[in-house]
Amino acid sequence: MRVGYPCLNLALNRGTNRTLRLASLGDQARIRAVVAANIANLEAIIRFNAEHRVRLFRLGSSFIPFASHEAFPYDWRAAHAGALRAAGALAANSGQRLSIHPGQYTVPGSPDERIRAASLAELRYAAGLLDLLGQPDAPVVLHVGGAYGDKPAAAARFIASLENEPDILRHLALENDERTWSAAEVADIARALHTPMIVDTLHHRLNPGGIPLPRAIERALPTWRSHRPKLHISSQDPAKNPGAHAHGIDPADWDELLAALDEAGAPDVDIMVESKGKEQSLRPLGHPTIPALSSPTTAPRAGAA
DNA sequence: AGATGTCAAGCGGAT
DNA sequence: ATCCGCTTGACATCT
Repeated sequence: MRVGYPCLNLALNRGTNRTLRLASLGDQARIRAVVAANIANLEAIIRFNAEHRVRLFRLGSSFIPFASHEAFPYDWRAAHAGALRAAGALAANSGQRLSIHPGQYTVPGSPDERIRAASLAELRYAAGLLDLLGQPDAPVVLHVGGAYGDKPAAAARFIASLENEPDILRHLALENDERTWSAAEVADIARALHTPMIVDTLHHRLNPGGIPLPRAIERALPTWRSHRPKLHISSQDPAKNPGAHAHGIDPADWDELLAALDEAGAPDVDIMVESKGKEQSLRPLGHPTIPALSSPTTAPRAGAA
């Protein structure tokens, strides 16, 4: 069992989501400085993860801010290839598997051609970033997105948009969501695209599509073929709306997932732990050496490093 | 230095 | 008809 966390490390007070405003895109030096900070923070986080035997980490979706935007002013692949290869080598040396999760605006199944084109551009950026990092096993995690009142038509558009995009498909992994596309529905789309799917336990609880968690996992596992399967776990914040992530992982939720994996015949997989507490949530999940925050209430803002 | 309003984008559901 | 929440906080401006 390998675990990891997304986007930022609270103990280090470093993140990978530094960005800037669209209005600032004209300042190339500033963009390069933001990207350099994200790469430097990633390297620090990879070193932390290596020290504490953490094997998964998700990059922030704005790792290279506006990389897929038509106004982006330079060739980011050429400009950052060297630094990205170095950071990727660091991850590879400690066996870390990276990933990235484009946002909710990425909708390849949209009926609007412009939205489809922007979505493909965003996915090419995400996949290309992982390629430059030298991470052939790294997923670009994506929800199916809108259904527009006609799920079969939306699914067909989604598949048609992506089926001839090998550079994207080498990294793409589809995830069930909390209200529209259930795990079983996502598994059907994933099979059509020969791409893997990620079961998210909290989304599945809110949108189970009529099947229990072990059955959902059984449907997802074969989609990974030669790749190591990956799942998401998170716990509900009891004080917030359904779907909001809690600070940590409820032990009952963890036990439920382990039991479901055992029942589905896949005891050893990769689990991305999505919580407000980031790496702190891994301490009770087999990573006791992760240092606690000295004072959460007085800690400086993440990303300030 | 700290607080606050805003930030590229799409969708579904709530008010 | 309008707002909210999400990938997820971080930027930018004002005090």
